[in-house]
Amino acid sequence: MSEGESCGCCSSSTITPDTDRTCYCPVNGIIDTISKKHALPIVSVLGSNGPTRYNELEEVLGVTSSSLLSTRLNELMSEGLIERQSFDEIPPRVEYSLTSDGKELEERLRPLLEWADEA
Amino acid sequence: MSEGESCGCCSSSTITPDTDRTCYCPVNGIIDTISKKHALPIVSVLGSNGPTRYNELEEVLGVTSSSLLSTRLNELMSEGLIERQSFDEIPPRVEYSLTSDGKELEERLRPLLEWADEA
DNA sequence: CTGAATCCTACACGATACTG
DNA sequence: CAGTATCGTGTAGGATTCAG
Repeated sequence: MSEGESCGCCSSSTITPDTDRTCYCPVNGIIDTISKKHALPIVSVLGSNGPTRYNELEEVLGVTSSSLLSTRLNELMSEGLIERQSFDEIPPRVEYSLTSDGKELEERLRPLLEWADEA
Repeated sequence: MSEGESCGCCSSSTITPDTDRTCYCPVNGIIDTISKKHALPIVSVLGSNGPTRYNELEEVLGVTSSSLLSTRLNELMSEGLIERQSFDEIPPRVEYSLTSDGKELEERLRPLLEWADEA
């Protein structure tokens, strides 16, 4: 789903043109991001557990394919939602954590998680 | 993504087994649902506009393929998030609206939408 | 341990055409 | 108006292998 295009919800003049409805276009970007596999759990885990290592994420999330986690982490980083810190140790250690944007997202996601848990 | 399977996040005993973390499995179902194209906008529009006809949804959402909207509506109905009411008129009229579950979802989605709008 | 590269498969989506 | 049926395509995801 490309994000730059006109979405029809803000350009539509046919339906209730005088009521100012919200435009849902910006949401699609976020949804696109967090709807990818493991993305939401990553954000949630980092939010509740703090900085977490690659390997820990693999286990906690039950990641099947390692490459998928790698891809997802890179995507979330370029979205500016998480950040990566690597330590010069042997064996190597890398920790991922939420950026302030990521935290903001995690907070606004929480009502959803709680509701999903009940239901 | 199937929903019944063990997800690794609740069965994992390797990582911090004594801290009671939230299980994110239930969320995947919701996310799966609303991440499909037009699903979130449908819920939002029905939430803010009330009962809406098929044709209106097509226009407001800028639906390209009619069959896609049809599919999505059916999915949301079997999820119990929206409901369909058809009127015996000529021409035929059908209105979709949120169920109480759908309204609950829409409310918990709102913080996300607002944040997405700002960013 | 922390990844990246490759290949393959399944499925969501788009386009088109057709029906009550 | 309110859909369904069918088919082609792009891409996310899974499995596997290899590397710093």
